Amino acid sequence: MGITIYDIAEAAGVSIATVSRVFNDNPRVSESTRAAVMEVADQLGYQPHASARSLARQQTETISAIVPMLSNYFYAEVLKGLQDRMAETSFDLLVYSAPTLDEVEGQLEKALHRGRSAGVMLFSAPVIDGLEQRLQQSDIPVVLVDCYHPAYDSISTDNRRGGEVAADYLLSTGVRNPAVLMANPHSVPASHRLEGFRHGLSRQGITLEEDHLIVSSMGYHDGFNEQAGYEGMTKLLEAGIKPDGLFATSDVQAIGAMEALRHSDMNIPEHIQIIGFDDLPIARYVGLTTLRQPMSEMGARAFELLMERMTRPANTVAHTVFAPTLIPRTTTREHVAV
Amino acid sequence: MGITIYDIAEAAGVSIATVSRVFNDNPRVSESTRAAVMEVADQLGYQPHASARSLARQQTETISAIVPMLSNYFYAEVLKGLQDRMAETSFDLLVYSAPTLDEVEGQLEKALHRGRSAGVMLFSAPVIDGLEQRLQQSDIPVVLVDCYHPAYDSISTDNRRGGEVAADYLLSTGVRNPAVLMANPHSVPASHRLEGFRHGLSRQGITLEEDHLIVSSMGYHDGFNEQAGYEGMTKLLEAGIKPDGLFATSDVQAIGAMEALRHSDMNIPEHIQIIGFDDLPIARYVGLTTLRQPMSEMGARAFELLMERMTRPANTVAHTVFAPTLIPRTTTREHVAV
DNA sequence: CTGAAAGCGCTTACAG
DNA sequence: CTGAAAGCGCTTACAG
Repeated sequence: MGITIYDIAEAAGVSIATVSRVFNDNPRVSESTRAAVMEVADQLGYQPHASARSLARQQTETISAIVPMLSNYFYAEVLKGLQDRMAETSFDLLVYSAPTLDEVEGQLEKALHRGRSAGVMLFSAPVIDGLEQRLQQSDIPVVLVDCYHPAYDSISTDNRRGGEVAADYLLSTGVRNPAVLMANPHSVPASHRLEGFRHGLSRQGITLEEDHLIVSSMGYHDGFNEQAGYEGMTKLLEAGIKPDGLFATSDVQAIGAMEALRHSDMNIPEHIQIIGFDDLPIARYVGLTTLRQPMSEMGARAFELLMERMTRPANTVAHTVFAPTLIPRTTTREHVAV
Repeated sequence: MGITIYDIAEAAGVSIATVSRVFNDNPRVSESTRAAVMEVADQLGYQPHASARSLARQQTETISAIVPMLSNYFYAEVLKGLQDRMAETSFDLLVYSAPTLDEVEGQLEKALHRGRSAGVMLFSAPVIDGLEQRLQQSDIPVVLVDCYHPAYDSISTDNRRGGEVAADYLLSTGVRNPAVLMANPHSVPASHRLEGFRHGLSRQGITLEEDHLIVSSMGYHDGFNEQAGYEGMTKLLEAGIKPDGLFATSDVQAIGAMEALRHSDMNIPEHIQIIGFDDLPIARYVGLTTLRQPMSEMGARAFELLMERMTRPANTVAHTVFAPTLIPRTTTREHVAV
């Protein structure tokens, strides 16, 4: 079926070694034979067989990304940055998704499968013992995105800091009785955001009331969606709770909450001010104040880290942490001078 | 480094052929030797080498998807459906992105690379001559998603029909002077939506004014974003044009337009009614009336079509067309009884 | 049920 | 600069 190196060799009157050299840009080939080989190859439409090549070379040119789910726009944005950066290389991207924590191990297993990928990017997954062991025994390079473990390169946003900034900002615009919509209890980023928020509050002597915290108690990556935000806000409203500020652990949750508020007698930002997290493109168009994560930049950097690790496995482990930046828009009021 | 079939064979005291048979669920292996082999394999943590296996078998278990860009949420949703369906199989997904038409050929080339994928899904790309030839000469199965060509299986939404329904609905709610925000002139789906809309209008004796059509004249898949919608609507407003209805060729464009209107003296839906296309999850939370495409279902079906084509290459080419369904929300008024 | 051997399509020392 | 040959790690007729 496919035409092979043997066909080219025969047609060009050289050995297969020479054909191989031509296709590997080996300098030890004369210009004339190189040209001859290329001519024949072009004519016959030859392409080296991907598997044969990686088998012989003992290495692949594909990397794997394991994300909770593609339909979460945060990942879509990060992957976009990753792909843009990858497009300049000859690497291919395998994408696995693991919507629940239980599935992470299985997907990781696929990605780590011997001979499958040259490197793996694991997104937003707490590196628990089982995973850690698995990663350790396969010695393929790994970079963690949106999560952290001391033993692996990682790239993330300073979620605690983001929470603090959210608290500081809300407080500065007059909020005194805030509520929080937290994605889900198993999400490390969400937990850190909450933690930072609480800390920011406490520094100014404010505490988050017990019943003002709504946690979407779903799987490991659920809760990061509009519906969770909508339901969370509705729950608050139905309990007769009327906070004057709201911190949502993601933009989509904030947007869901905004819709719930539309059906209430509370106006944004007069009665309640809202701040999200991520700064998805959509945030700008709904006027949502938020903490920006440099999503596509994170994807691009993740790829670079992985490449670096692939070429220099002995490098010291490095953790890249981006500072989230506050993007004030119309769901919060103007900063109130003290 | 990696442990191979030879190691297992030796440790289990059998030949490599037997080990291979065990891992391929070949029934011609006695239960006892199967157990013995598995025991050793588990102990040593053996995994068949991916490339070696596909080379020997002359087939891969990976499929490729070529999408314009991951950060377009329509694709994120379709890919989610695809992945969910794929998760039940042993196939892996390679994702390529081609933001401009020029890049499609290159990415297709990668996906079609000999030995790389068992099947390819091409998204939203007009299958022009160059592509068609390329597809033809590689005989790997292809399914087209969100686009059409008589020679290949395809799955899409009836975009013309969607445009018609949009027109009918807007007209029925009282619109008489509509405008359209079209993504970009090279997009086949966008063109069809516009065409259908015009047709729907004309059936009731209404025509789309020349200057009421704003086309985002960017690359092949630009224009499907909030910014284009925002700019388009702004352009309309600045030209002093005040339509009483707006059809945007995607939800995100509609959302951008809504933001532009917020800065104007026109209210939604009192002064201007809006209808989008796609029904992204977010649409519900901004109250956007839209035409729903069954996105994840499209992804799932695309995978099934591809599998079918892979197993029965001689099957007749089939085109699956979903009917878009109208989802009325608050950016349009109640249907006016005739 | 099991093994020896050829083959999948490359790459890469080793000679020359 | 070029070729013969071994090797990458499997699968799969072919014998037995």
